[in-house]
Amino acid sequence: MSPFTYEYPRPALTVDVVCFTLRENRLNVLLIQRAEPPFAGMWALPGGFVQMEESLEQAALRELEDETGIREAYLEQLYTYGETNRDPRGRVVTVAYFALISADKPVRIEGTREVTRAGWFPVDELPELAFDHTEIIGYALRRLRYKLEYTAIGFELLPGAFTLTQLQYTYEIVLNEKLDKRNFRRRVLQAGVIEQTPQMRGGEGRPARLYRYRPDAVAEIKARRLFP
Amino acid sequence: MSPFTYEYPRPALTVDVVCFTLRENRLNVLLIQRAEPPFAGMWALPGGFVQMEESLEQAALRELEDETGIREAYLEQLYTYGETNRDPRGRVVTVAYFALISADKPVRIEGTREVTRAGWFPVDELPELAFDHTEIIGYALRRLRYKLEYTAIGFELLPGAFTLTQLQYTYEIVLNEKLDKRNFRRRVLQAGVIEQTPQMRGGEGRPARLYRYRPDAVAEIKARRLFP
DNA sequence: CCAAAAGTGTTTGCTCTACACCCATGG
DNA sequence: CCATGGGTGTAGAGCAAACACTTTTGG
Repeated sequence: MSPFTYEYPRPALTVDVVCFTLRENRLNVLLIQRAEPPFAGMWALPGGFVQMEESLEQAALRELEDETGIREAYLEQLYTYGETNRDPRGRVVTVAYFALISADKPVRIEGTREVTRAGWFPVDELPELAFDHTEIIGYALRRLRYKLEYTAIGFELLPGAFTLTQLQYTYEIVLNEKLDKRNFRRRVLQAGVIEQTPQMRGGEGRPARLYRYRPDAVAEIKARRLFP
Repeated sequence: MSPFTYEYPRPALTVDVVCFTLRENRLNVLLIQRAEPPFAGMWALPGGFVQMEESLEQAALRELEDETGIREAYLEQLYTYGETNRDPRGRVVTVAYFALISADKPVRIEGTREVTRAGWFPVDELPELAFDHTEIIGYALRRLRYKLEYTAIGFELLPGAFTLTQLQYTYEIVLNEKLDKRNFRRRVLQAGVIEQTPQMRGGEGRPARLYRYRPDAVAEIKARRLFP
């Protein structure tokens, strides 16, 4: 008999989104405060149940939009958490995504029916979180740092046009490490993932050239091989 | 109201396992032939529904054991496929795993109630597959090759003790590329992921030193960074 | 003219790669 | 003693890392 007649119980399926952005020179994660049990009043990742007519990615984008109003974001599947005891209500499997949103996009943060409020938290000052969400964020952060080192993903945290100094700051903030200015510039330009725009950005000091990400660029750097 | 009262329909949840091994100097994938619709008679990845009382990894191991009798395998979560139309029966989300089993483990391959028969297929001679399983295998293969280049995962395809030449062959088969003997040996020994055993392996020609994987070894090689 | 940030090359050391011959055993 | 596979080192090229001063603008 087919298992599609609902004769067997199924795990519930949710998506959770680890949404990173830069705020005030720090890497931040979006959290919501739960209005209902379990863990009512605690902070948690935005997320919710996957509907029957939407793909996992659509579900993640929907949840993200519900919380922030943002429709455009870099989104990548992270990992699927399926321990049997991770939700006190019963068996819930969650597909975790991580999202990067650029610093210039205005983010609407407001409470909804199920959510008391939402807010940004620096990744090194997280509150206690519901479920296994601390673990999920930890993994998302490792993955972000790792990817940043060998792909061009860092641009996703910046506005469409940015200076090389801004870009370098972004890398320094996320990697939590100082980088050499000349080497950084040489490398990022040689990699061919960004291109000049005609604009310059004024302000104090000498005006800076604005660059943008080349959507056609190959984003991946070949890893150093263990074996020749 | 809680979604745990079955008032909302849920996607079904399955696991599928892409199981690699070496056979006759080729990289092979384990496939089963489906006995029941949909896709009756077609080849597919071993897999099945996640039970309520088992984790995802336990489900993958159970499916693998059902098909091969093997209980010990390197197992890693690959990706979760959740397009709404990927299964003609309805909404089925599958968590794909990839597994590596060592060449010396005897594998029992036999039909069961739901499976006409099972068999190994070289990765470059796959039959037409059910569902989106061709895509899943393609992704698993890319991931395997990629990981092989910067981690020590290749040992999982070999017996517990192996010669350096065997190890090099493994890499050459999976990567589909010839490697330099001296460089290979120097690198793999410098990496510190394997250690000598006291044993030698006889046969034709000069006896070869047997090595084993060091379980405490750090398996990952730092990727070449895009930015300094 | 001063402050502030942008922009620019070279040298040194290390790592990767290419490459060919001798060794130990079994038959 | 011969066939078979095991084992070893070095030289050259390319890449990565460290490092300090000049330029342009606004006030």
